[in-house]
Amino acid sequence: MPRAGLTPQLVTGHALEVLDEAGPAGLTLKAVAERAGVAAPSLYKHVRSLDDLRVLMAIRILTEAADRLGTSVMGLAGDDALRAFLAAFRGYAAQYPHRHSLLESPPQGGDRQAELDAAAGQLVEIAFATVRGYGLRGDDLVHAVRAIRAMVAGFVGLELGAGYLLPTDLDASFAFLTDLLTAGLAQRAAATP
Amino acid sequence: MPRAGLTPQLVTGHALEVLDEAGPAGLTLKAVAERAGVAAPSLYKHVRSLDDLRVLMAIRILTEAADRLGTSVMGLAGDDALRAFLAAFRGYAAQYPHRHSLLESPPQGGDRQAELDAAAGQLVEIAFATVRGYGLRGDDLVHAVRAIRAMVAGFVGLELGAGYLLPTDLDASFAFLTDLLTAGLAQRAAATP
DNA sequence: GCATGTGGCTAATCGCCATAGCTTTATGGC
DNA sequence: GCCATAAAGCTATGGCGATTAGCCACATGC
Repeated sequence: MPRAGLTPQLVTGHALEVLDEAGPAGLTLKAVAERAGVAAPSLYKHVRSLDDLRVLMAIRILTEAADRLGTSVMGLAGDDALRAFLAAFRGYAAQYPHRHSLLESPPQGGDRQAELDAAAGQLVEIAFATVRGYGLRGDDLVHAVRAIRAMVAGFVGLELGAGYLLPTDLDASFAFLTDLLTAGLAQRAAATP
Repeated sequence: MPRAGLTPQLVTGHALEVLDEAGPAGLTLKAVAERAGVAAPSLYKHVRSLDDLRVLMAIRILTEAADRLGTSVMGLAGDDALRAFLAAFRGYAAQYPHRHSLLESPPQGGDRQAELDAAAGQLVEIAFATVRGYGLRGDDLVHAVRAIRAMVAGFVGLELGAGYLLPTDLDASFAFLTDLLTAGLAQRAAATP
């Protein structure tokens, strides 16, 4: 019986594939083990529990999303950067719809809370960078980042969760939301002494 | 052995109490049955499955929230109405933090999809009513409602899910978001021919 | 008083997480 | 090359929760 040569990273990768294909409800240790070519209990040599695996997955997703958003806003400033940020976030969620569920209901990180927070922090840092150009100061900067995250996470959550039932075009609604945000931040910045 | 006299409505009520106290992970048929003073399998006489129960709960939550938001915006117009709507939504979520999880990940309604959509529709109708006063036309009205829902759902989701880690005051961020929304809609309406 | 339908119960199955303890592989020192 | 050891995998097992099957008692209409 040859060895499979698993590592926590590889297990996390297989788990992400299972999540992408079978959704949150289909994310089971048995399914992950099967994909890894191993019996279910063997996974415990690499991962502490199913919840722990979820944390590893969330860290990976956050890091991957941060990389992607980072490159997509790179070289842009002001409204262009913010638009790119929002579009890239929505694009990532559209490509991997099930991953969003893992970000919405954050598994308690336990031992890995610091790592999890750091990964989330990467993403938040990018949001800060895109907003910095507006000239907001102090707490307004934080408020703006929170507003951006709320809007985009909320829109994506409702879009993926079939919360938007009317036939009106979703892209147009997203554009409306984007305009609302860019215009609002610009105006707020203009009113800042 | 006397009868417990359960109905689907009563079971749903007990289930909501369990959810409020134990969270989504603690929502188990056994826990609901215990609270109802009955053995677990007896619940199947009133509810088709755990998922079905979740649908009933979601319908109840949506209806209850719609009632609450409806009365809180009643008699108000324009910015006042919108502010009241947003605050009431956040207030409901703060009072029953775990219920939000049921709205974020909508259980597929199955048989009761129509009922579920109708309950969601009540809430959306109230959002429409609060926005109508801004003088937006056609699709912009839908976009505005979607923007409102995205913002408030996103903010509440991040707030409850510990997505906002910085020490900056959350009430102030919510006020910032509210201002952004009211100002944005007013401006958009002013630009409408 | 009795027939009937319905609410509730116990027993049993199934799937999944998790633990225990054994076996085998790979690797490092000699 | 040979053995000791730690790590990786396996099978067996326990336990819990959802769900189904089949039985029995209560309550209502006659």
